[in-house]
Amino acid sequence: MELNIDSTKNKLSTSGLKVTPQRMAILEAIYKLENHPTAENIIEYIRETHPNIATGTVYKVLDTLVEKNLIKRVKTDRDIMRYDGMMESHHHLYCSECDLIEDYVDEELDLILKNYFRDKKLPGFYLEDIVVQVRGTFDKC
Amino acid sequence: MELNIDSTKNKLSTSGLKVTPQRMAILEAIYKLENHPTAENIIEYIRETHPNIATGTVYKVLDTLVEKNLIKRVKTDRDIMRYDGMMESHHHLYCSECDLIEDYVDEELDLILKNYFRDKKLPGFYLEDIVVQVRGTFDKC
DNA sequence: TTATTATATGAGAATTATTCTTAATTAGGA
DNA sequence: TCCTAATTAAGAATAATTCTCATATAATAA
Repeated sequence: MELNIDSTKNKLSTSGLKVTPQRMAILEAIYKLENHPTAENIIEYIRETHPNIATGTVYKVLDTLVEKNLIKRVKTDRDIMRYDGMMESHHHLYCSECDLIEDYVDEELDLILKNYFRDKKLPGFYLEDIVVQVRGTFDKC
Repeated sequence: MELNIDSTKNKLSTSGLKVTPQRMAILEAIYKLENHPTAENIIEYIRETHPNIATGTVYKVLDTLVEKNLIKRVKTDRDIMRYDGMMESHHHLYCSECDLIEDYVDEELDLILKNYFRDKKLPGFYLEDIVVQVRGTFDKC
């Protein structure tokens, strides 16, 4: 996770976005908050330092960041929307017991899937990305 | 997809659920409506034959059916909850262009994943199920 | 540095999806 | 058929998200 302020600024301006305190705060909140925060989590966290930020602003900024590929959306079967600051290709471990979603990076798996779908053509479908949802339970839960 | 009325009845009573017209209608709507209908889709469809069904009833019945493993929930990145009447293990093709979600059955892929995760232990995690989300665009879109 | 302008934000109302509450109804067993 | 627990209708309530628009601000050029 990227925690450097200048680099956060850079990400915004490189994406053609104006650098505003709200956007900085929201982006950094996503990097800091573990486990794929909800909009609500983000709002709560940010209000500590930016008490006046409007919820509408947070939702709008989140949309903008997703649009510019600075963050990703994650959704569970049951849950509300959550956000993920890791942009490298990765998968997720979902806990059936609690609401934990853990990032799961596995290059070997990526390679296997890539090879499999390179050979196996899906007729009428242009493949862009593959995300694996691994469901189960963490021992700690 | 199962379209037989007696078998629908059977599914309900086998799951220990009382057979009511509302449950029959909702379950059959899910079988009939292609492409993973939303609660709204289902309500709209059912109102043609059951004009008085309450939205709350539909949501409650859907929850009950999911709980009894008669249907599944499907999520998208952006979308509201959708429902899937296919209970066999399967994956999904998500279209980036439109809101299409297609079922994707691939036993070869299942086998590859099963073998991979049998050998590759995820420490501290008891694996239950693997679902692959394939994102891309359909030619027709 | 300042002025300009397109862009972003705050405030809160509005909307949408879903859940809850309660009284009335009904399915299925006795 | 009768009884009882389960189910439903109706609509109010809630929660998450979006919208509106007047105001404020960041980036750009002078």
